[in-house]
Amino acid sequence: MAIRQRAIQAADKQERHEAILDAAERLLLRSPDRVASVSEVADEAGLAKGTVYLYFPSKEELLLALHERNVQGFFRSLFAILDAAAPVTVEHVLALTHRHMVDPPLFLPLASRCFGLMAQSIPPQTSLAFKQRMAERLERAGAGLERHFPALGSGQGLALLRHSYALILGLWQMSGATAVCPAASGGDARAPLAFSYPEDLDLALTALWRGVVGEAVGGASGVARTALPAAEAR
Amino acid sequence: MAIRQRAIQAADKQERHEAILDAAERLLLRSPDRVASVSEVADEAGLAKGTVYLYFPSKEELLLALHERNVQGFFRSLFAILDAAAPVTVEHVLALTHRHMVDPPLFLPLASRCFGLMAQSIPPQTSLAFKQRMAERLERAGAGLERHFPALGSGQGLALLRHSYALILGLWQMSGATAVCPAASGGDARAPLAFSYPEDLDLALTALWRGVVGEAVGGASGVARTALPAAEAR
Amino acid sequence: MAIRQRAIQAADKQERHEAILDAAERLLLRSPDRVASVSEVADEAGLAKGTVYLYFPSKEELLLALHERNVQGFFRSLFAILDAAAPVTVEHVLALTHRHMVDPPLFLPLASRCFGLMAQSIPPQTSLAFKQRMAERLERAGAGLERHFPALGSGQGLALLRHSYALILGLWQMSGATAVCPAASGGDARAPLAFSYPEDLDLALTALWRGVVGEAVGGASGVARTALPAAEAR
Amino acid sequence: MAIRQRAIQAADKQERHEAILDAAERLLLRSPDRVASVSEVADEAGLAKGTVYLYFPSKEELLLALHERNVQGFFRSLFAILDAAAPVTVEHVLALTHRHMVDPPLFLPLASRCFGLMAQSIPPQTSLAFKQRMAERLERAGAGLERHFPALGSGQGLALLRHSYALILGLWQMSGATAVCPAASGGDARAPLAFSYPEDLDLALTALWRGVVGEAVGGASGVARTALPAAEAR
DNA sequence: GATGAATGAGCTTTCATTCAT
DNA sequence: GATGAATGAAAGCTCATTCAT
Repeated sequence: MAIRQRAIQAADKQERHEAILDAAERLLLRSPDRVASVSEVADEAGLAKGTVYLYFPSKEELLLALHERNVQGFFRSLFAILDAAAPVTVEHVLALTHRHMVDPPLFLPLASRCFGLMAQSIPPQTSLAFKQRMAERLERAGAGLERHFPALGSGQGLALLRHSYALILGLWQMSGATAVCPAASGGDARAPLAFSYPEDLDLALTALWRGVVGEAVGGASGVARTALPAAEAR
Repeated sequence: MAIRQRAIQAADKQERHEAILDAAERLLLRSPDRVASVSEVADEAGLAKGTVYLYFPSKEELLLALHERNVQGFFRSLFAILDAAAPVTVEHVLALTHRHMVDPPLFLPLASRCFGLMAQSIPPQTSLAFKQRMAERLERAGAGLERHFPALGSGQGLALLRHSYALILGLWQMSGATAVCPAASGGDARAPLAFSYPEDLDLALTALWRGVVGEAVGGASGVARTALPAAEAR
Repeated sequence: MAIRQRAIQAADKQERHEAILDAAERLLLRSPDRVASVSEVADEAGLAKGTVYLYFPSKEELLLALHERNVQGFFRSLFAILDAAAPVTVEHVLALTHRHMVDPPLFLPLASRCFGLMAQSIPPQTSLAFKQRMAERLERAGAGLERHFPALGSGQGLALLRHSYALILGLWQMSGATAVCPAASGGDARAPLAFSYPEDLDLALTALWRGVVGEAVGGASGVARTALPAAEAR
Repeated sequence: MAIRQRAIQAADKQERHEAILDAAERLLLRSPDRVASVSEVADEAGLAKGTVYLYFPSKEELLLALHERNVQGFFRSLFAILDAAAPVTVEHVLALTHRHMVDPPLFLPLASRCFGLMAQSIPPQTSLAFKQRMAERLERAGAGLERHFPALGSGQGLALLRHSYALILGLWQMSGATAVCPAASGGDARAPLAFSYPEDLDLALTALWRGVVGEAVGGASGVARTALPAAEAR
């Protein structure tokens, strides 16, 4: 279709790789509750179906790659502030969380799906490699956290990150599952269980961190709005 | 095929309803990562495919019903101790959590799938009804919690339950996603990120509750082993 | 459900027979383009599904019986005027055609379906019997026609009826197939081929009869509105 | 399965399109009273099921396409004689009718089914397009008829075609419905109402045309055997 | 490298009919 | 006679993936 140049240079390949991820991302954004078919992704990228398979071994791994790109964005920002000299507060971390995970409409649905994928369609080889890269990031971040929060004992930084992420993910799923059904007609269709995900998440994370880090953790309201230290220029 | 009696009385019908859920449960237990087809469920229950559709409008709703049965089991136990006079401790709640959610191999995978279902295949009508029943249970349990833990303000019991469940669910997904790949050959296939879900969950929940309820919450280790009050005879 | 009395007397049975046909007719009228399921017919008749099968050996034969009831209505009227002394004109016959076949919304769709049925789902035994009854009616009517229209030679009355019916049926199918698609949006959705079935049918029948009976046949317009002879009081 | 060449050129695609229609035709011919499943059609064409769906959006539209191919064959021949200079007689038209519609065993059953399809399973879009193509053919043929038969007024050519087709179709259905049941055992299974479709059709069409075109129309017997003008070489 | 034609496994749901009660 | 619970055959369509060109 689009007779782009062949990607011969490694840089060109990388570019096409990204272009496919971009296309998938656009599609996912456009209709969040269905997974686009490979055909659609190819079309959206202006490529043929077969070409997508030159860059990704399977549809699932494409999704996983997209997710990892999102994750990487978060960690890049996190490392930026953790590696800098300026002190890091809980508020800073929460702000990053919101910016990279909560606010973008794609991160959490995709993360959610990927956890399902791992157990099913991803070959163990690939799965393991992905996990190892995640492990490295988490350990590095956990260590950074422990540097900035002396209250954290060895290994507690990692655990705190893990628990925080679990909360972010689990609460998002519950919020999705308990959100108002738009189609539900009738007058009393007041959503049962309705709660606002972003606000409630702050409450939960704050409680969790307070339990671990101690009283230093501030009140929930406005947490996400805290300005970040200069290091996190992005 | 199976020439069982016809279920004519309402009680018989209820029984058959349960039998189908039992069959689905057995199948799910047997191969946790695939969803059995309706055909298989029917076979397993000794019924014809069409008969299953006499009792459940769709495969998805069968799954949801199975999940709700599990949930109900948990709440029944929870209400038993909350409604009794004896004081309830965090340990009691954690013990229930383990008994109903963590230890049975079906609860969490099914819960996870059901959150996905809600957004997709379940008709809004049904979805809403399910959520309403859940909301009632949660509110009742939240109120009970507030009675037993005076530190909890109004509405905090509900929020604590919500956050706990998010943690249970989210952490389970991460653990699943990070579990050792059994098929991964090679000697050093030591799982990266490996952590033991049940123990880590206790750590996380304890931290969360400590942050909300206060210091009363005990140390993590051994939490799940605490004996329950007599009310929870079951 | 409706615990009507058991139908023990033959008259009761006949009545229930009719009641089922009535129910089917109502359903067909209500949604002309789908065939109601046996279950629906039973419900509509206030009976259980199994009961319908006490009165009709199969769904198809139920449909056929309904059709035959319609046909019988037409022939009863036709015989009434043919057997009477008063002279019969083409207009009279056309008027009957409209009253019994064209105007009632059920006759033609049902007839159409029944012709399909005969070749498929109706046991030959039944099919033959139905055809024999039809043959008798047609022969009797054909003979009557020949009495009233001396221009018709022996056997031509029967043929004329046959051809007329073919025209009625075939033209109706074409009209259905060429009717305006209501859902077709856009401005120029002017139906291609559109023609008004009742008017066009009159034109066609008139041409046919003129070809056989001779010039006596009048103009098409207003044909169907001709008053009938007294014999057809009904 | 069948490792035929891939159809890359448009011409190859067209050919494969035809091949699928051929397969469907063969199947229909082989067992006239059932509709072959898509699976069977694919097998018969030496293709995979999915491949059929590459060429036809649905089973119903495949059937419709097959019908239209038949129809086109008839009109091609009709146009050939109408557009030629040589005078056209009714006999010529009847001969074409027999050759394309009556004699081939597929045309009429398929036509019959397609009229049913239009109202049901074909999307309005497609349905409308089909009707428009039919309308164009009919109008062109009607105009041609009026050129050759001066007795026909404006629009009467079209109407005559319509009525003729209705007769062809309707009479065929009746004949099918009244044909001898081969399976009907017993000695006196002489079909009631039996009449020979081809002969009776000629009678009917002749009568109809005589009614419209006038006395020029010849006797029925032997009509179909008339030699065609040279233009209709085909 | 790129294309897109071909593959074919996979699964839900409906509903006419039967027959135990 | 009446009921309605149980049966099970039947088939359409999608879409991830492959591979000939």
